[in-house]
Amino acid sequence: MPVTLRDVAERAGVHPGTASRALNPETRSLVSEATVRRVLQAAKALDYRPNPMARGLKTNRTTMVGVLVPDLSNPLFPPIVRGAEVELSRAGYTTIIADTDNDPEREAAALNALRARQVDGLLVGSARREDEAIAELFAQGMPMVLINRRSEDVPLPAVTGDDAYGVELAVRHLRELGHTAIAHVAGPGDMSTGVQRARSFRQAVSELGAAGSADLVVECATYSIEEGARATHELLERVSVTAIVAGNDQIAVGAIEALRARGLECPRDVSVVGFNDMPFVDKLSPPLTTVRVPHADVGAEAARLLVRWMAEGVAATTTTTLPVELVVRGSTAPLA
Amino acid sequence: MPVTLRDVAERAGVHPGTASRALNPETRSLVSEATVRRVLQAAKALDYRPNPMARGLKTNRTTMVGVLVPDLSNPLFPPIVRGAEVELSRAGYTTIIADTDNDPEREAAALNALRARQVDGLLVGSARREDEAIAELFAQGMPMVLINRRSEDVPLPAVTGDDAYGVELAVRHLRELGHTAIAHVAGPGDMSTGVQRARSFRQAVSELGAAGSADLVVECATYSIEEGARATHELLERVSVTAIVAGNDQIAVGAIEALRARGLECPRDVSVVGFNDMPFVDKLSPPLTTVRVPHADVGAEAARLLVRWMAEGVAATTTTTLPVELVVRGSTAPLA
DNA sequence: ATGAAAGCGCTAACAA
DNA sequence: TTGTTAGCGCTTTCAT
Repeated sequence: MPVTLRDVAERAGVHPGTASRALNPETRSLVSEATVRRVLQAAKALDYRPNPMARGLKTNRTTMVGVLVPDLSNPLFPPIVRGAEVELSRAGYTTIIADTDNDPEREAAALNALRARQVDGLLVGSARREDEAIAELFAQGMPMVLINRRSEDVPLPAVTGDDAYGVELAVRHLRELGHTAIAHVAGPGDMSTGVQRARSFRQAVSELGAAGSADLVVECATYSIEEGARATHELLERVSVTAIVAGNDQIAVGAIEALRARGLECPRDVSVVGFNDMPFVDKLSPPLTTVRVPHADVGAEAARLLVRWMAEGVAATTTTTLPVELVVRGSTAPLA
Repeated sequence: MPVTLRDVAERAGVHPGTASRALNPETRSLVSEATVRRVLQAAKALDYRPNPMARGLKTNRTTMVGVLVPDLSNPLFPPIVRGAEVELSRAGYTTIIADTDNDPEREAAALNALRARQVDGLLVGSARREDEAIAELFAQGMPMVLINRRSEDVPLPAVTGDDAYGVELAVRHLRELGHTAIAHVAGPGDMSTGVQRARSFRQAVSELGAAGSADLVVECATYSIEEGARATHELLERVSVTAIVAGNDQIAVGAIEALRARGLECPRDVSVVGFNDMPFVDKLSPPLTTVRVPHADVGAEAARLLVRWMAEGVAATTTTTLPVELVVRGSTAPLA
């Protein structure tokens, strides 16, 4: 039998209502100091743990938040989740992670499950660019923050790395190495990061004076090694380049494989820059030059915004962008 | 205002109690077919979602299970978690993941949080070999299954890959390549996998007729690249070998780095076998020969055992071992 | 400053 | 087969 509030109250010689007030920091001031002490002591003596379900039933809050990720196995997400979780648990929230497997149906199911669980808020890393289900929940007033994604039309608050600046860093780096024929093997067009980075690429390339024709951008259907390789082959059928900015690290790895398959070597013949700085990309050969995104910070910041919203009713509205940096390794070299 | 059972009952023209019985598959047989239909229809029309807290408060069950992992960023765990989650959600349970960060204190905190949340069961991937907190919860009757770990003294049910057979496969493979001077850079002695694999290594080596002196085993303090490198250096100060069986893939990567730092090349001078077949180890140079563990299956099987325990009261007792296979890649070669 | 009492939404014994 | 009732553990008005 677990210890209930009644037990604590009894031991402290007070009414359960009083014990409740004494235990809750918010209402503690309503109780005399001496009583608070007695109640707290009784609670500790009995190792009392409030029953969150009973509390939730009464207050209509669960202190649980759902975190939607498209694929936990993508090394991108564990740090984000971790960063968020630390911040959330600090604020007294429990994190429920749902892996949507990049599948809209599974996402819908997960969303339903979280809704049924009455989560107080949502951290969403799985949203495609247009996501009805998410938009609807948002419209219904569910506190939520997008992570590593942004929304186009709906004004969903979001926290992401600075994609535009990251791409600019990459292009600038390649320009400084003497490259002018720079291509972009872009991420999927239905994800905000894919679109954003492609857009930034075009802009950077035109500003920095490299050849930036439309021919030099190919799009991957997914963020995967296979798609990176396929798209790179497609690119190289058409044009020849000396440098590639990849939509992310997986695509970069695929690009390097495709190059190799065509008898080209990285970085001797073609330089490649990735995005994200995933674990292990420094162990590849060549070690990958890439843009490092502070993923844990992204998760943490998103969590903070969400907590502010849930606890203080301050709805986040803007997109927060965190600084990124270029990590130069072995996959980029001066133009021969 | 959310739709409650009362609303459904009202619309169906029945008493809430009846509606409850009609909605619950377990008790549905107590209700006339016509009534069931009406209630179900009303529920659908109103988009009724039962309030899990109210239900839980009554039934003392939450249909939530906690999953303790030592480090979500370790690519080992996402597949396990995923496999478990699929199986758990199929059985109607919600998964709460807690990352303990390899820190006993954090583990204790996480365990407390999960206990406070009244989870119905626990999947534990974080247990060190001796874990008081876990053992105590187990003794109190909390349904739990260890994943990827086993317990020594306490008879905790566990699901793991077949470490012994995996190590044997590795050693056999190296023997067939002609190696006799085979070392083991072992995982930590306070983790069951570290101990188990080391034990199996000694046995395999003696059975298969390789030089298996105690000198040929070094231990890492953690499963990390750095420790793998450090321990390998320590090993090579003492002896020279032509093959290394690593405690896991990270250690293998560290070993290869250490070899390189000493002017030795893998696999030309020393062959290296990893363990786990983490993502990306096939992209390293050389691509890593390693033992593939069916992580998703480990998670799924553990979840099934746990569900049986929670739902049917059938406590799992034994350790379940899942088959592993050797994946031969480029880091092993015939003895020159 | 504390006690009394009601009720959050649901289930389960009991009655009919 | 269905309705009635009580109550899970907690918070929160309303009294006192």
